Amino acid sequence: MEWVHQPPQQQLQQPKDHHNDQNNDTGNGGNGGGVVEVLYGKVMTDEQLEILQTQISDYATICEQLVEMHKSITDKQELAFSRMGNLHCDPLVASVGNKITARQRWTPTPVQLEILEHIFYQCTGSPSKQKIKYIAAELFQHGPISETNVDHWFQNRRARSKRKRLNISPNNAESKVEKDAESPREKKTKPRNLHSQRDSAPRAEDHCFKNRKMSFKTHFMDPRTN
Amino acid sequence: MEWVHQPPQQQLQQPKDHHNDQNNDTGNGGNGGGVVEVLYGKVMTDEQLEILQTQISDYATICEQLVEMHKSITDKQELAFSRMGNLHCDPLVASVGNKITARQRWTPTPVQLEILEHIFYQCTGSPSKQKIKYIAAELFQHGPISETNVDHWFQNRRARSKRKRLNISPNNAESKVEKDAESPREKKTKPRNLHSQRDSAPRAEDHCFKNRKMSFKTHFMDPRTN
DNA sequence: GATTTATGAATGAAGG
DNA sequence: CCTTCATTCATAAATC
Repeated sequence: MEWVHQPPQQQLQQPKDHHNDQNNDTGNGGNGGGVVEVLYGKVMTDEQLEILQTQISDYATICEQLVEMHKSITDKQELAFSRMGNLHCDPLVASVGNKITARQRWTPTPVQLEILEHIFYQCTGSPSKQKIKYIAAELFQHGPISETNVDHWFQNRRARSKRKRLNISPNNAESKVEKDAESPREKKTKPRNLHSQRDSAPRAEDHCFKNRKMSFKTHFMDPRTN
Repeated sequence: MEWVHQPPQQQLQQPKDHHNDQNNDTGNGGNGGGVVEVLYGKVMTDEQLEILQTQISDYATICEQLVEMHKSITDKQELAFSRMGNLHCDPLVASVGNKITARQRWTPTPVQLEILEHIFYQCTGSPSKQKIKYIAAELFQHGPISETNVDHWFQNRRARSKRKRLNISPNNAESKVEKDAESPREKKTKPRNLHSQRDSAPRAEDHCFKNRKMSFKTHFMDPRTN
């Protein structure tokens, strides 16, 4: 398989993952190894196959989007993204380099956030797909964003707003009104909360299941596992 | 594999150097000021665009080859997914002492997941009730699980896999055109196991793509560009 | 620059 | 199936 060396993209290394399908081999290259697994006779596992497939699809999509973006931008050169600090993220282009490190999470620009919040107040229900599409298109003028991002945003916003209502203010009816979105970037401070919902009580059995990262050396022998 | 867009002629030639930063968005200004001037102009040069396309084609070719290779090899040997060993974590007996903080959500163990994925790839349709029962029984050897879990898992897996695939095709012109008539729920999420990250090239507008982590966790293709 | 917090995204579970 | 919700995971941003 010499072609292995020729493909366009350079390797992307990523430290952590969700479901890593581990090849059946636990022994070989943990996180770093980029080894073609011919070891077992299989060129790649089914999972890998799907991943590859997904990646190609993604590539196609990205390409489309880039072209779109490129087109629209060149047409009217006024689309400036306000936020360019240290964010990097360039999928393909970046990956072409030799070293990759990237960001993976979308972060709304102040303007986008403001708009989103505004919409949120007005419409309590969840925006329809169509609406999401529209919103995304609107927001795209203020920075990179996808429909998925919008969808997730509303989902999270709704969920968290609700939870806050229920947990933090059991006595009060609720006030959906919350802090207005101002410039988050400049100075966004948050009043310290008493509790973090994130600290999970150490439950022994969780360890076993919790870890989705199926890194090769999974915690098969996690001592905690009572 | 329909996702392969077109059989590229060029045999895996690799484009070199997409560091488009050079004249385009050059080094992103660190954190302070975005010195990215190119952003205002073009997202990428025509040359870069072409390179990108070439890469996609290359990917498609590689994929085809891999699939072929994989197919021929696997036909010969069927490997039963049996490789797990010790791994255990006790079932969800969360009740330790008096306070019961039972876990509410089942989380597949790495082994279970692996098996499920295997089955998923082999049988495209939904497993029958009977089959689910059998699968659950099998998986139970590797950790707590119920038929419901299995059922849900397949349902979610199928749905998400499908959705992902569907989103890829629709041509999107989200720039300013908001004339979408129909709203196919668009949601491109989760390439299942990667949380990759990429960066390096400082581009501000890529957030939108962040979820298309195209890195292949196993760099079995390790394509390096230059 | 190590820790903590806020929040985008992934995913098990339900409802229809 | 499809959509939505609830919970959890992972990480950018904020703090210390």
